[in-house]
This record gives sequence, C-alpha cells and structure tokens, in this order.
Amino acid sequence: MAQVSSSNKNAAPALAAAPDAAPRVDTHEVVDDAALQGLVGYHMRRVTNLVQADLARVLKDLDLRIITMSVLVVIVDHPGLRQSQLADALSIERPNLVSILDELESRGLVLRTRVPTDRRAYALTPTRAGERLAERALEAADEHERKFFGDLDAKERAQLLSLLGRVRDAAGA
Amino acid sequence: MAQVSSSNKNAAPALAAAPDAAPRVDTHEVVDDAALQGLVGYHMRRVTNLVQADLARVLKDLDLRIITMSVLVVIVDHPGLRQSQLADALSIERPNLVSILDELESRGLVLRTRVPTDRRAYALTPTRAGERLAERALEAADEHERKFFGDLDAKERAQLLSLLGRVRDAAGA
DNA sequence: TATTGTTATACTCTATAACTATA
DNA sequence: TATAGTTATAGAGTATAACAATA
Repeated sequence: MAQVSSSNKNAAPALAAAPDAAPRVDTHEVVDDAALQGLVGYHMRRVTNLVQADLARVLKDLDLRIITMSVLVVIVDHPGLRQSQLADALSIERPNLVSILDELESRGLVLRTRVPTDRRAYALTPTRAGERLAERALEAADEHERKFFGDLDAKERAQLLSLLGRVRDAAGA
Repeated sequence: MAQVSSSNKNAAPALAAAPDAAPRVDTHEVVDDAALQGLVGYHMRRVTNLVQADLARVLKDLDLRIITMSVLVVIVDHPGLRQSQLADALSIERPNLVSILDELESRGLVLRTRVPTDRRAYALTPTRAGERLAERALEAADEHERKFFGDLDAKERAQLLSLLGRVRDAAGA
C-alpha cells in the first residue's frame, strides 16, 4: 500500500529519469507527507498527539499531568487499592508510579497506608482534597473532549471506540 | 459523561457510607480503569501506544526509529527539499530534525548540500542506500500494519481514517 | 522462591529560547 | 528585520535491571 515516491507531483517522465537524477522538488513549494499517509498508525499518532497536547495544557491549570490525573482518578474510583493493582489497571510500570504517588502524597491528595495483612504493600486512598481535584480534573477533561469529539455524534463516537477496540484486540492485548 | 466512582462494584449502599469511609476495594481483586473509559482520548492514546511500540520494535531491526524512518521516507519521496520544508511536512520542530539528519548523513543514507540560490539552506537528497533502506522500512511498516489493521476491511479502515480526520479538523489543525 | 515497592538509569518524543550566517 | 539551520536544554512518557523487606 505505502510506496515511496508515489506522490511526487514533479515526477519526470520515466525516460527523462537518469540513473542518479531523481526528480527534485522546488525549494519553495509546500512538501507533503504523502509517503506516510498509507500508514494508519501514522494518522493515529498525529491525531493522538494533538489531542494529548491540548489535554496536557488544560490539566496544567490544575497542576496535573495526564498520567497524574489518571492515577488520581483511579484511586478515587477504587480507594484502598495497592500500587501493583493500580499499575496493572493503567498498564504502567511499577517504578513509574513511585514518583507520581510521592507527588500526590506530598500535595495531600492521596494517602499511602500499610496493608496489615501484607506488610509489603500500601493501600492507596484519596483525601477529600484528592476527591475534589479528581472531580474538577474529569470535568476539565470532559470539556476538552467536547472540543475534539463534539462534532461526532453518539454513533460515530461508538464506531471510533469499536474500531480502536478491535485494533487493540488484534494486538493480542 | 465520565464520573468518578460510577463503576465501583463494591459500592456500599448510600446509608452505610460514613463521611470518611469510602468503599474500599479488596487488596486482591482486579482493578479496572473504568473511571477513565469515558474519555475517547484515553483509548486513542493506549491503542496508539501499543501500535507504536510494535512499530518501533520492528524498525529496530533496520536500526531506525519511527521518526528517523519518517524523515528518510519523506526525503526519498521529495528529493531536494529543505529542512524547513521537511519539518513542516512532518509537523516536527526544526531543532529536532538536526540530530536525525546528522545520523542519516553519517550513515550514508542522506546528503546535505548547499542550495546555491540560498546559502542558508540545505537541500536533502537520499543516496541509493537511503532509497533502498526507505523501501525496506516501508515494507516492514506495511507488514506491521497488517498485524494491527488487517482485521479491518477496506471500508472500516476508511471509516477509521475519516473519523481521525474529523477529530484532527476539530482541533483546528 | 516470589512479590511489593523502590532506586537508578536510559531512551524516545516533544518543545522553546537563543545563537550564526545568511537573506 | 526576517529566515535557515543550529545548539543547548528541559519536560514528559515509557522501559528495564537490581535491590530491601516481606510473603
């Protein structure tokens, strides 16, 4: 499907193409990324980057990064869970959770308390401030999502989620 | 749409919920990310990460990163273009191109040659080795894409691309 | 032996300010 | 003055190996 140089509008006729004289683009014309547009993953990455950049900007007002918001919201939804459960739920590596939780704890949003029945583990619970901030963060995220997905009706949004789900399943994840 | 704690299966009846006693999850049960699943961007990011991680793994066999492959492929498709044209085509910042081109040049895949009419600029052209590697990289990327998008028929793939395009356009990009 | 949380580390991607040489 | 390429730097996300405490 994807082929190099299939899109070059300056393409010279085959006869004019000398062995080492590839058709050159003009130094001033606008150049495209057509050679990559056959790759669905390329489009997914570019659109996702746009969306994530805006979400990051929005959450900055609440002093949250995307991953920090995700962690806080899952803790509020599942108070008492262990760090390893949280890492599994978000598919992030356990080491990467540590500094995130350090920050949430030092900001008084989350508590780490020893699990009596397993003294290796910590139970994570939100404080009232953590619950309030999680709510505000989800509201901000919802408003952000309306900006990007508001043009899609319910059926189209479901279609997008369904297609994404099938791609995820194809990965064997 | 997205609401904290809407998905907690351990939710106690309202009357049993004391002010500071949130319903706790069991330390052993599997915890989900339901509190974030209302966010379409969250699904996009997770699926995109899966796809990109596999592509990165595949391209490693050719000693290419995703961004390095993208740069090489666009140069092969538009030989003679300037670095600023390339940066615009891929929506990457000019500074981030420099080390990528340094690497491609030192590996003998790309040439930087002064533009006679504008001595500030460099024209980028692929070598024969660069052309060959670009072709192999696109073949590897196509095979990788079949793994993830092969289950979708042509219509579904077009649907996915169309929906992604509308999200991109909603962003004003 | 295996698991929980931790430390240290590294790689990738992205972004911005400021410099140089040219225009 | 503006632009092309560059340097330096920083932040964010992700990943792995190895350790101490505990199971």
